[in-house]
Amino acid sequence: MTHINTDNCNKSGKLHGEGCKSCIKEHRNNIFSPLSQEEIDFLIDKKRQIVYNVGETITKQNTASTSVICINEGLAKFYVESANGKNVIVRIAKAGDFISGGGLFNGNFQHFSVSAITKVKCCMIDSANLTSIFGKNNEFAIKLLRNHTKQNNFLLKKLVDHTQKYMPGRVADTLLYLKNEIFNSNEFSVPLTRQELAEMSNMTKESFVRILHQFKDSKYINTKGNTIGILDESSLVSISENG
Amino acid sequence: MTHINTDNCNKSGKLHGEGCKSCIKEHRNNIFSPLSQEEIDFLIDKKRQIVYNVGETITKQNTASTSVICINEGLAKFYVESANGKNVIVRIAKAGDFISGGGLFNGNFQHFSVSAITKVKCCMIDSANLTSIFGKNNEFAIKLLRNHTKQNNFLLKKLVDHTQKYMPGRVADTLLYLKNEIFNSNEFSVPLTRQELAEMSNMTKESFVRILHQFKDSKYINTKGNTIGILDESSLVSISENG
DNA sequence: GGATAATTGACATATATCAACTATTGGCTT
DNA sequence: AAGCCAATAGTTGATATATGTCAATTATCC
Repeated sequence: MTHINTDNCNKSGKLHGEGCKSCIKEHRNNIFSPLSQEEIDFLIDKKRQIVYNVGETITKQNTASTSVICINEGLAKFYVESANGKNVIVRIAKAGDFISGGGLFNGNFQHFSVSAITKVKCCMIDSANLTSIFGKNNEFAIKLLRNHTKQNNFLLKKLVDHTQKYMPGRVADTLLYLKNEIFNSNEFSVPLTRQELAEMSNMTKESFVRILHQFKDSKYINTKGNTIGILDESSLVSISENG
Repeated sequence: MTHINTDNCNKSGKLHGEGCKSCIKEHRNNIFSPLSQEEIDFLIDKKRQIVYNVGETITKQNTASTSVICINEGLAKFYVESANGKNVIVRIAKAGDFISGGGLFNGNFQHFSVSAITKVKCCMIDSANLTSIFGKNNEFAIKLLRNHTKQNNFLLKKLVDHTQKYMPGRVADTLLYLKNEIFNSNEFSVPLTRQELAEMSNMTKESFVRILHQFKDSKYINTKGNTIGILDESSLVSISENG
């Protein structure tokens, strides 16, 4: 069940465990790095920390939102629900990630959904409070714009990859993404079903399983249940680039 | 040949024809609307107005850029060049459009190319000048962020459309896009080859031609060379939505 | 009038669909 | 805590189909 700290987070970060402490720590290295201590305190005063369990929806496509999400802990899938019922998983959000879609501007709808694939601790920050800082802090607006530009470039690349590459190239992309962007390890246990991995790779689960099997036969990877080990990254990179 | 107003534009907008006058007029309704006259003058002083002829490259993928582009007149294709040599045309840029990729931040590379499909007049604005306004003008930063969010949502939708829809749905999308977003008319002459229309629709030119022919047989559209007339928009909308 | 673009047809293939089967998981009972 | 059952997830094979490729022909444009 969803747990909300109704009395919000405390600046000292002591009242509610590590939630806010880690939140501030995150600020140092990510989108919030340009903020002064005073500005951080202002945002913390207003934000809500929420805990989601596996499977719970954090943001639902086509609903209005007035806040942005900052993930403190755990993994979430960022996906689009298409008209034919098939989902497209665009990326996996992890600690430190900042998710702002329509939520940054009042009255806008979300064009995507986000749901927890592990237990997720995240902060919901009211967008009006966020944008009110822009005027005082030039660097913060630039940092946010930079973040949006990065997302834009990511989506451009994904658009090309998903429309121009054959299936093996897309599976290789997904595996390399999980290794390099999410788990930072050659072996990792993925909290995603084969169906979801297929939705990340723009194919059916059957096709994904088949290609995973081929990669295993070729000794590029090792699989045991949800654990995947990358054995030959350079071959995967080559497959990613050439197909 | 590319024509550069080396002495830049004049605030009065009189020295170089309608270029800058229309530029300022555009400011009123788009991304620059929050700017004061003083801020507009500041940007105009620093910008360069350039004219491109059909086929010329305005921005080239993988090159560094330190300026953003504002289209004053004409149409340009915004596309990504993929590794296998096939292009993906993401959108058509028209008067009033603001194009900022890596160019907004120093040292970043463009992840796309832009080239003129008609004669294009555009302004190149140095990104450092643009970002220097953020601190003074809160609304401007928000407007820019809003623009980026819009682009993001556009790309999310395109990603789903191109990966989930069958070819007829994608051709319908392209035709409706041209009608509603670019030409605002039921009949229009497209300055794009069939190859390029196919690159907008994520398919080969042969497939595009075949489906265009089917639509013509079904009396949904009329075609004569590069002129396309939309006869039955509701049928196209239905095809776009259902496949 | 030659080069380029558009069209049409025959064929090849990447990928989805359908169906059957096996493995795994979570909850309930004892 | 052990074990069993039902539901869900994973796997594999056979087949269907959407779409690309190749080739030939016709139209269009500078």
